[in-house]
Amino acid sequence: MSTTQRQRLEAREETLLVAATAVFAESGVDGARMAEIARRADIAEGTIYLYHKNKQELLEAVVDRFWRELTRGALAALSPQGSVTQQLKELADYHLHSLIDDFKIVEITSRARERQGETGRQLPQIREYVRVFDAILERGIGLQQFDASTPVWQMRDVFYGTLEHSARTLVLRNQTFDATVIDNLLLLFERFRQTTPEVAGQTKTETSIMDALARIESHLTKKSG
Amino acid sequence: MSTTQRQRLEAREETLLVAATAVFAESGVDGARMAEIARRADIAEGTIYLYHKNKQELLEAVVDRFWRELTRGALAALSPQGSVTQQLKELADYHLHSLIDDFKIVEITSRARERQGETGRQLPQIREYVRVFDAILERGIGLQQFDASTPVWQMRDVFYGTLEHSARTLVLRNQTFDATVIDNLLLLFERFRQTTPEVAGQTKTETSIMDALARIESHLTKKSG
Amino acid sequence: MSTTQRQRLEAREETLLVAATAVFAESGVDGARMAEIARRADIAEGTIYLYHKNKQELLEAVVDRFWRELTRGALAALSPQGSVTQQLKELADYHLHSLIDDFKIVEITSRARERQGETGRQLPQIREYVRVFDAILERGIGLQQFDASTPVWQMRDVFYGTLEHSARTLVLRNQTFDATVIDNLLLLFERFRQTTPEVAGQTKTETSIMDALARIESHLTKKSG
Amino acid sequence: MSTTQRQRLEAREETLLVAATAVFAESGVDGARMAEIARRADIAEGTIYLYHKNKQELLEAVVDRFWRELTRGALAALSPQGSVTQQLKELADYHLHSLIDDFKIVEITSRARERQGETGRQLPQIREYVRVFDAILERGIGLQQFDASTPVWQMRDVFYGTLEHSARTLVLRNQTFDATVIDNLLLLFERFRQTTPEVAGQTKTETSIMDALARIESHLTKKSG
DNA sequence: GATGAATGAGAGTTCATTCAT
DNA sequence: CATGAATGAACTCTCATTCAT
Repeated sequence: MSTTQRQRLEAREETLLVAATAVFAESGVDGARMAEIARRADIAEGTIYLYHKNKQELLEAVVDRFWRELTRGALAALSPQGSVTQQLKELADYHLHSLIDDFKIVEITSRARERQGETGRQLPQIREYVRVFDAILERGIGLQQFDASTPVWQMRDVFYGTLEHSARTLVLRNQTFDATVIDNLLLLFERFRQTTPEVAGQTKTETSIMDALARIESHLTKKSG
Repeated sequence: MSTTQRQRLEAREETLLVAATAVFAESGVDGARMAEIARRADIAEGTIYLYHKNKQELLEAVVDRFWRELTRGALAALSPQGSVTQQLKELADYHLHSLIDDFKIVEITSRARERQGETGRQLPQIREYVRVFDAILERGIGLQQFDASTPVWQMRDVFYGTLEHSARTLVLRNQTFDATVIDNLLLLFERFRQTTPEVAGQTKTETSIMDALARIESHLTKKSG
Repeated sequence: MSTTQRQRLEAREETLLVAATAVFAESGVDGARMAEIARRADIAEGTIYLYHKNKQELLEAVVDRFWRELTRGALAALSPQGSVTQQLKELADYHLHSLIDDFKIVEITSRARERQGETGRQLPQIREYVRVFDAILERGIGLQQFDASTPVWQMRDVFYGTLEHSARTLVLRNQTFDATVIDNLLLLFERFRQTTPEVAGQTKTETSIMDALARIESHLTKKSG
Repeated sequence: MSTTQRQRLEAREETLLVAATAVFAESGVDGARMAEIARRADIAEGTIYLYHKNKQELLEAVVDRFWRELTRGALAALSPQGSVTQQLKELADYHLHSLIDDFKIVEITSRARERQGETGRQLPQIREYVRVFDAILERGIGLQQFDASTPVWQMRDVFYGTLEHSARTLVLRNQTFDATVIDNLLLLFERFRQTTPEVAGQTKTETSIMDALARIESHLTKKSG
């Protein structure tokens, strides 16, 4: 019984956050109406305040949930046994897709920090998400595939910055996912690789970039092994 | 007489836009109060409406002016006789500095597009600004320093995306301009370079990374020669 | 419980309409302040908007209610068994009294039509009210007491036009109900009568002009008989 | 020179009143914008205040001018030598036409009385206009064509009331002048006539209903003779 | 006299939040 | 726990009027 009760509450909380996410995404923070959120969640306006103190904290909960889900999704998208390069590509794919789908929430994220006294650090949930990239990269550095001299945060800026800007451009033009953005980005990341030479005489009709990278990795593996 | 009158009006318009820019930057679009803008511009509330139809159009004027000034500033920041690499660095420096100073206005820019019927293209003023980068790069391609196979827009996404994301990170951490971001970005852009060396006789006033790049170039020159 | 709740809402709505009617009557449409209406209805300003979308629709509700009540009152004022002449007099009495009491609302009525797309027909509530007169007159025509050759709408114009103009004159002079206006109007309406006498057996409670008319009628009866 | 100056001022004043009349008629008192009036009169906003203290007094001047012009027009419309009946018809024609053309100004007239301390008498200009009707009627009474027992003001109420109500109905239905309204009204006025015939030798240019009335008169003449 | 830029009080309306039921 | 009617502070925008030029 009490389990049922608790489950019902949690389901409601979830429904509320989903509704709020949609409304915030459609109308922006200030454009979002508590009444509209309540209507979509099929609850009374006053009920929202039983779950969240006010609009600001509802926004924070929405943003928090968004990035948690994003992290969960990113981890699920990675091949556990995949190479560093493959995982980077998977993450890039996932990230670009997510940005295109939920661009408004990403933009709104900064509004969730607006608390008195907060001297302005990033939200912990975002830090968590960003760590997915860092983990992959650090694995690459550990495997001596990436040069340890370039700070991780700079690579991060290139990785996320490029994807975010590409997504903004695509969304603005009402376009969808564009694989060449990913290919281009990954080719660029080769720049950060160690000076270990690339294999010579590779086929020039490379499809996706993955094949080429995979071959390079297998080559490196043999070499280092 | 009429000159004095016209000048006074233009000065007022300028004062108004400066005040509005500041308030929008501090409080965001919805947080900005027309009363506060009027107070800062030292005019009556109603006077704003003599210059701009409503809040939305005031915002559009602010954003328009911001990007126009940004373009003007960018062009002024470039050494007319500088090499492609040097101009890229100058633009990157200028852009990162500007973003750090006026991050809020950049974020707010998207709000200026919210007009009925606009199916979502970028603001023309931004396009103008972006063309500064394109012009430099196309000059590079024309000089066969940059590979023409990579679409310009993809390079653009890396350039602006990385700088924007870096700026956001820096601003969030209450940090200021960080030259290593620029260095890193330019090193990356070497990836797009052809092996053909840049033409000789370029200005020698390049610093830090510029020196490194110059050395690389000279090295390549010897090699190819 | 829910009955109590619903009743309270309806009572509030009624209180609001009464207050709005008074303020509109005193100050005119544009002179009426929503704040004043709220104050009189003893509710918050915002509460008005729970019941009516905006000032215009509040005005429409006020006007609608006014004419509905007027029609209800007119029907109640008529003797069900009364002769055509008597009912005409009763209606004229009622109408003149009502006009004197609520002249401002009648004047304001035209403002309630101001809707986009409405190419300008009369409000349906007024049509309903006017039908009270038409019904009496058509009964008279059916009984062959009134000449069918004169269009009903022309008689209506004389009836309502005279009463309205008289009311305006009286109100302007700060005077009250004047029975001679009615007597005069009814004498005039004899002009539209056929020489055929009204059916016998009508109520004998007719006063003043009614007596005169009755005598005329009886006289005509003898003549025609 | 000073004559030219004075004439220019008077022409301006006239232009201003014409513009103001149009705007008041189109938009109502509160809907009329001083800026729009100035624009139509092709003068600056501030200039209005050189001629009229404020909006209210401008309205009063507009209404005053309207009724003066109406009286002037009415007198011009009457055949100096016409019979009482003919003049009544001419006045009715003129009045109905004027009402249809300038209904809004008539409605607005009441707003010109709104002065503090005015206990509510009619505007003197309207009284003047109404006297045109009274003069005709009193001439009829003097000629013993109309019964002196019915107060003039009651006949006035029927005359103006019917025409005003008819005009309102016509205007509301986007219809134009309807001669049957006049015919009907004049037939009705026969009710007020004495059996004493009108004096002979009147102009024979009467048409439609006039012919009918003339025939009735001649008939009565024979009878009484 | 004529101008029109500037004023600023005041209006209608919105909506996050509360609390009696 | 849930409701949703009620609140009222706060907003943007209007426009009659003024006054320096």
